[in-house]
Amino acid sequence: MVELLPNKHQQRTVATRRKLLKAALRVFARDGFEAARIEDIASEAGHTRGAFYANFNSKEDLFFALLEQEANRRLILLRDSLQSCPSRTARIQTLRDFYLKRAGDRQWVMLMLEFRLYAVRHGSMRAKLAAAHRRIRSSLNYAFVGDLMPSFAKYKSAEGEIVKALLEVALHGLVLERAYDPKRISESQVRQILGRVFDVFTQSD
Amino acid sequence: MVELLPNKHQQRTVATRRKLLKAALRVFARDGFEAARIEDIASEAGHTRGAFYANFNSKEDLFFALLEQEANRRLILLRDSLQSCPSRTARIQTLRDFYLKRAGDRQWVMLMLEFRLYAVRHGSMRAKLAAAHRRIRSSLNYAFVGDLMPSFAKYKSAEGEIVKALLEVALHGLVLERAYDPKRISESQVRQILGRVFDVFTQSD
Amino acid sequence: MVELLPNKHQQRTVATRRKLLKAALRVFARDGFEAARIEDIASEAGHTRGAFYANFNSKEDLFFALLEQEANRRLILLRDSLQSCPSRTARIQTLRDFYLKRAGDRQWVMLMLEFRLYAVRHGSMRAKLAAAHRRIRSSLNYAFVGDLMPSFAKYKSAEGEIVKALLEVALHGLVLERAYDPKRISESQVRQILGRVFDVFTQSD
Amino acid sequence: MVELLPNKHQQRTVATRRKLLKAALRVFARDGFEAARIEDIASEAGHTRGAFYANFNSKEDLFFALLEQEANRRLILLRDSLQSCPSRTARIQTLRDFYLKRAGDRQWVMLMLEFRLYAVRHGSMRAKLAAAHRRIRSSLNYAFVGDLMPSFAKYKSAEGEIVKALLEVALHGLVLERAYDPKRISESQVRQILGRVFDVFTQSD
DNA sequence: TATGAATGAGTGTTCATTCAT
DNA sequence: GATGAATGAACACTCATTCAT
Repeated sequence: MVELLPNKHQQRTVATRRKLLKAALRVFARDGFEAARIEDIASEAGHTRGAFYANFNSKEDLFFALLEQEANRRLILLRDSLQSCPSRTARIQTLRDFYLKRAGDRQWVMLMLEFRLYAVRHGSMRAKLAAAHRRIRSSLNYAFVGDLMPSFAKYKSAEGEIVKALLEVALHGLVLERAYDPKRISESQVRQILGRVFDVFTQSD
Repeated sequence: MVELLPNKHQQRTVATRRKLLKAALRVFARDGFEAARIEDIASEAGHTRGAFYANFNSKEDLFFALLEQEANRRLILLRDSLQSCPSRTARIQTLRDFYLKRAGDRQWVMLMLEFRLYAVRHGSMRAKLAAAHRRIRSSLNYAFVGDLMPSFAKYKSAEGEIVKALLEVALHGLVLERAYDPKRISESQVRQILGRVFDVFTQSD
Repeated sequence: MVELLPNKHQQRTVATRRKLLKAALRVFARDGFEAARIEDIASEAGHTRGAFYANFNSKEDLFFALLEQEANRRLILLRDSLQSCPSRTARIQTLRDFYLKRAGDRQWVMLMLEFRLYAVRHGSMRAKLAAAHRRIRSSLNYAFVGDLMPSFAKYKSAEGEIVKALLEVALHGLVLERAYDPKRISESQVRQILGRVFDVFTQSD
Repeated sequence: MVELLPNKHQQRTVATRRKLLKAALRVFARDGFEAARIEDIASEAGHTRGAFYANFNSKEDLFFALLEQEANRRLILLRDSLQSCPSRTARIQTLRDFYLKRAGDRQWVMLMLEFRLYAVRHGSMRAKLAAAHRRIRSSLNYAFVGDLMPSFAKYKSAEGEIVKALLEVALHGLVLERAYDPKRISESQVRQILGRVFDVFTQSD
């Protein structure tokens, strides 16, 4: 689907915004929210600080915009994959593949970690934060939602939550562990053990 | 083994150092390495910045000293527990209990996360970092070491590593998840699921 | 004398310029020269920054254009009033009324203060400033000029100057004082005391 | 009266603070609050920005501290002068002299103007501002207070206020006018006309 | 002429670190 | 050893101005 951007100004705006978001993903994942410098993000995007402030209100604003964009992007990919599945079994398989594939998505995983840390450290009070929370969280939940995947329903709701949390954090943690010491464990090992975790905690026994 | 501190000066020094380390644990866990301010640590310890610089060379120095101290403390606790175990079964049980108990140790978990993030972000190049790495890593490994726990030996060494990593990151991730949203999952749920993970991935089948 | 604006373009330009000047009066009076933002002026005029730069070269340029326009506007009003006066007494009365009426003209008073402060702080060196100085100053002097008001001539020229200055600054200062603390003195009190000052320092005794 | 400062640290602190306040008086009077740069103030005091922030919380904080210090200084001078006056006439004469002497105190007058402008532009809402207001205002009022100068009492309270305001603003305005154009009026002319204003508006006719 | 994205210099403020006491 | 004043580099953010459209 092609978006029609009537004039050059808007085209430029959208392009700049995209470049900034792309650069921000790299820089936030690499340096963390605190240590990330606006200047680095802007210059990695081929712009100056001013361009940044023409598109975002603050570092925090960019951070949340990035989180939402990336969460949505992944959500849409998953939804599309699930929608073309003919059977429940196929959907479970799709979900499993999607899950394991994320083990290679280091930047996104680091971003999710940063988001958690940021949220923990800045309280849940701020309205802005709260709103971003809800949107991102609901997207994330969606990715493992029981409505789509009835097989999850066998768990009591509370247990379903913790299984989703376990899958999530095992993924995040192992990706971080690999970033920390790539020689300790290989990516295929990570996928293998995550596959086992997935199977153990989602099968209908 | 009791160290003898011959004079008051040395005793005071040691006391100050302890207070600083204790305060640092709180502050680093609460704010993260980047955002933690020397001034906050010093004043939570009831001292001024000067006392800090009399005892440590830099923020990083304190960070590593803290990591080592806390890692050692936990290691010794575990070793002592294991040494009084009469049987292999008892040792496994002790290990399991020790593991689950850490789910309540939020400060230490946050510190471990900070350490990983710090290490990932500052490369493994610096000599200082490298040394600290090695010491802390070896302590941590020790905590689940196959020598002490022969049952782990059934896994090929590589598999043992990743199981240890999985247990570690599941613990860390779920503790972070609870910090992030305490209403989502309870501490007892965390212990329960970690127990299942422990059992599934350490049983001899 | 009506200016003929042959085409729509020019009419639009003039209208934009007027809107910008009107907005500038509000914003400069409210925020002061330093703190006034081009963006605020433009948007209060219903335009963007671009419209501003199509009509003025710089913030300073707008400031001086505004000063000249407003000074001229008031000067013309006074001249017209004076020209229809049948007698010297009537002219003095007209002058007095005009003077007192300015006590309600807070925006203009604030602008005059800003102008003085700007001039004091930016030296008299710049050519631009100097020219604006001269034009505005001569307009202002005109407002109390001895040529029109022979009764002022009784003062030696030097004394006339300082009486004019006193009247001016008493007006400005009291208007500022009311802006600063409206409850301290009422507008009618301001007019009353200014009337007394006017009478005391212009009567021919 | 010599203050005893027990240790060198405190002596240094006090000295630095004094130097900063002295420099701030120059810089704020010269450039105005908005345009005054912390760096300029610090370097005119022979220090760096850091020294500034060790002594004051913000530019605003320094501004108010300066205002209070200078207001107090002048108040004390006046009070001491008045206390040694044998008669009412002498007190009036002292007050008049004090008033006229301020015509030479350009820095203080510019500071008072800045304060008024600042207050007008930043509302009277902020607690900080409000507190400073009250303290400074009460000092200033004191300088012309009817209790000390019973001759003022003949005016109804409201009239007393406006007379005080007139005297104040005439002084401020003429000093600004001289700063604006020193050739227009001399300092002695300023004193002369202020003397006349004082006499006219305080005599018991 | 007017738009608005982008520039880039400028500035208040923070904070790890140093050093005289 | 401990204090705390001072340093100075770093950085987020602002805003007058430019320029392609």
